[in-house]
Amino acid sequence: MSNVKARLDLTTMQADLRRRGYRVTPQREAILRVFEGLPEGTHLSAEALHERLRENEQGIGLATTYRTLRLLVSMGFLRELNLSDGQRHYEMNEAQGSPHHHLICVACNRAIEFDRADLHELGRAIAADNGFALLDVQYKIYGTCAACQGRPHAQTQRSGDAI
Amino acid sequence: MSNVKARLDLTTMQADLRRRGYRVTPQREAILRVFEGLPEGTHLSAEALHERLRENEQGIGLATTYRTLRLLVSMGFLRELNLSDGQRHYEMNEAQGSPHHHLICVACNRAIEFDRADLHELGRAIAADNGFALLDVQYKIYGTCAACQGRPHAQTQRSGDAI
DNA sequence: TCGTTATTGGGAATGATTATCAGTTTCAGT
DNA sequence: ACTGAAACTGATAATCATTCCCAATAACGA
Repeated sequence: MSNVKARLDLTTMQADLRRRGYRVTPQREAILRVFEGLPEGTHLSAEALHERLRENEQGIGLATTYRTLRLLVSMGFLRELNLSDGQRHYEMNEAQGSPHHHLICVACNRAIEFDRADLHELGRAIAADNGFALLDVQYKIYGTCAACQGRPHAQTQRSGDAI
Repeated sequence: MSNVKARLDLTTMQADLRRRGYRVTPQREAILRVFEGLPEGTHLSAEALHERLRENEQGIGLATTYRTLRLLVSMGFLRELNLSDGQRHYEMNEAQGSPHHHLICVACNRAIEFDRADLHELGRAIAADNGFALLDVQYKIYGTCAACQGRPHAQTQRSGDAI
């Protein structure tokens, strides 16, 4: 079942790679496989992905990890998230379905996910109007969560000076 | 006219700073003044802001520039944008009005701005439902623009290896 | 005015990401 | 299957934005 989908996405990626003149390599396959096996809503940083690859599969160079992430994002297989912690995170791009969106607390950096199919529809329409080939739609709401509003002097917890 | 508004925002900031236990310093005032003087839709990186301050006003330390940007964002005076070029950009946060949103080409990094008041309303509602104090709402559509779709092997121009 | 405490600024340090480049692998054409 | 051209990988060095450190300075309540 979930095996079928995984198999399919891998096949799609291989075809897409070749169509664009890129090559199919075991590293690229391994990375896509890791993301396919991730529970819904889980996202990995490049560093975290590199860790997993070291454990579950034969290791892969860090440079290759970064390069492949960039490539898969540009091809629309992955989406890149900036959850305001100074690091890029990646997850499968359910471009066909309806990607989820985020409500982010800038004080504690916690992110709440939610679904809104209409937001994706709107993005598709606007992209089309402007002649863009759609890759991803992201809707983010930034604020301070209830817990953090209490604390006086609450500020971004990106570490930073204790202002 | 525009002077009145500027004057007002500065006053608001001063009051907000004091209310939260922060101090009003010439550096913080200078930085807010720069953003107030910016044409609609213009955004600055920390480095660019630092440059301007060196020209128009008495210089300000780079560390202070970064610290102040973070502070003003956490207070809701500025909004922080990640336009996928690996750098944070800042602009006035028209939280009261309706902030604009972005359609971004991941190949050439160009960003097209557009307004959608309803997106801001939605954000306000979702934030309220979750007990969040709203700071900003950002809606981003990622894709490849018409011009870049032509180029074969088009890829992110974040510089990066020429894949 | 004074003392407490936040803030500043310069430079070092950090951390994520990218460049370099020699060696390896893919794949189209044979 | 064999081969060569071109893409890819990986280890390491390099870069770049951003943050830390800390001594000197400035804000502001009493």
